[in-house]
Amino acid sequence: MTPRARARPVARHRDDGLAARSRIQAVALRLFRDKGFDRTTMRDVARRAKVSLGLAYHYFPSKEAFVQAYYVARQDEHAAVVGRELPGVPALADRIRLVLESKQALLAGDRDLLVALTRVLLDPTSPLSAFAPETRPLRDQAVAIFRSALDHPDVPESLRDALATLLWAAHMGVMLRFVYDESPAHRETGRAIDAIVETFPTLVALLSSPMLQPLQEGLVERMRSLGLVLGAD
Amino acid sequence: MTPRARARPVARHRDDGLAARSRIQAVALRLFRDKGFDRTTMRDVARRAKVSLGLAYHYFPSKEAFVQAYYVARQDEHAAVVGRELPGVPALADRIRLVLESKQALLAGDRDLLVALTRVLLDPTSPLSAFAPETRPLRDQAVAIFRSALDHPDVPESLRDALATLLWAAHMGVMLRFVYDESPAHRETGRAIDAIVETFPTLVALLSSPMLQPLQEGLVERMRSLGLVLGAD
DNA sequence: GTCTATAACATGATAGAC
DNA sequence: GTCTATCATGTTATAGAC
Repeated sequence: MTPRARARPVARHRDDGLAARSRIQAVALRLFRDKGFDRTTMRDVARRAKVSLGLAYHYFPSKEAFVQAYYVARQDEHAAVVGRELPGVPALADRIRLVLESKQALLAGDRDLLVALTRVLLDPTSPLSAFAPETRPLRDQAVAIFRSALDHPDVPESLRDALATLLWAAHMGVMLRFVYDESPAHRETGRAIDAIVETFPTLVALLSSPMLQPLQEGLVERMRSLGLVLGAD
Repeated sequence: MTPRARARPVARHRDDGLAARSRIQAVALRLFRDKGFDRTTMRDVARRAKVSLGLAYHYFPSKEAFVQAYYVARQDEHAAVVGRELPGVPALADRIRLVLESKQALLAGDRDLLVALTRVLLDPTSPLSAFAPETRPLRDQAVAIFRSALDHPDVPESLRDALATLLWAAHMGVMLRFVYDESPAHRETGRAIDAIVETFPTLVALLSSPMLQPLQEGLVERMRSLGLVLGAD
């Protein structure tokens, strides 16, 4: 009997919903990092977050939902960083480097998690796949981030969309390389970024040169089909 | 519990090992085609092949092992077809088309299976991944097949290795496109092949042109890194 | 709407007997 | 080589407390 009349509904659950939800998420991410995605069970997560298995599933309807949440958060961070730092960078190559390296920096600490992410992103049967119609908005946001690096006088406007898609595709290649990169300090991934940073301005110059004008249309068209291929629309 | 289980003396071996093994494999492939990879369970396979679950696992230690077996068989077929037909094709573009389209023709009937294959091929944690050290011989064989299409006077010998790797990478892109291709008669996949067939000779011409000689070394170097990226060695 | 507790299910995978 | 348990885990379901 509560002596105080009508005291609030007592005993209450340990936390309100948001706290539980974010605790579950934090525990999951930590366990994925510590033990790897596969070796972490939903039962582990629930136990360590001190919630029931049912509640964990209530907030994250599948193990992959954790990965998806992580992915979205990182891309938002990437957009913020790029939006903040890009205006201070004049040279095209540096802009491309910034956009690639900042993304890499955001992910570098979570390689194990990225492995799980890759699996989801490349699974054609998953609605969370990088090429699935359901993830189109995310893909568009990503391409827009890369396009902002190409907002530069050296890049003809007519080429920007096509090149942005190409740059996004190159960045997917970097992520793939990273996932396999066993070299110290991710040296090989850094090399892949270097290669892109060096190649892109050359490509832009080639495409802009009057000498190659006859080829330009064809190449742009081919990059457009690359966009269609990867955009899977 | 099956009532006749205790009936004793081990029912003798119904067949010799090979017959059971190939029966299991055949049943698995048929079920994958009929119901899709995910909806086919090992228990289905075992039941339809009239063997125990344990025996199915004895021969195919995981579901993915079926996919691996399929992949190896198809690549051998591809090597055979290309080896047989390529000598009669003089034009470079036609050679490239042959090698791409023959591969596609081999896979076209098994798109559902290819989806499962893609998942294995792109899973960084799988030793069966397309980029894993364990599958290096397979990858080398694949690159060699594509290299044979580039055995042609138009292609400078110094470029052939790099371009073979690039062509192989492009072919991986075609497979990825195919997996997502919902268009009638796989039209979009055909277009991707067309784009590659048109682009490659142009690229070769560009790389060979004396005007671009200063760029050539850099581009070859970048293609080499692409090879390293994808070869993951 | 937040949370617990517990059971149950389907299925991929393994162990060990014969 | 072959089988019969048995396990581990993702996932669903139920019944209820506050």
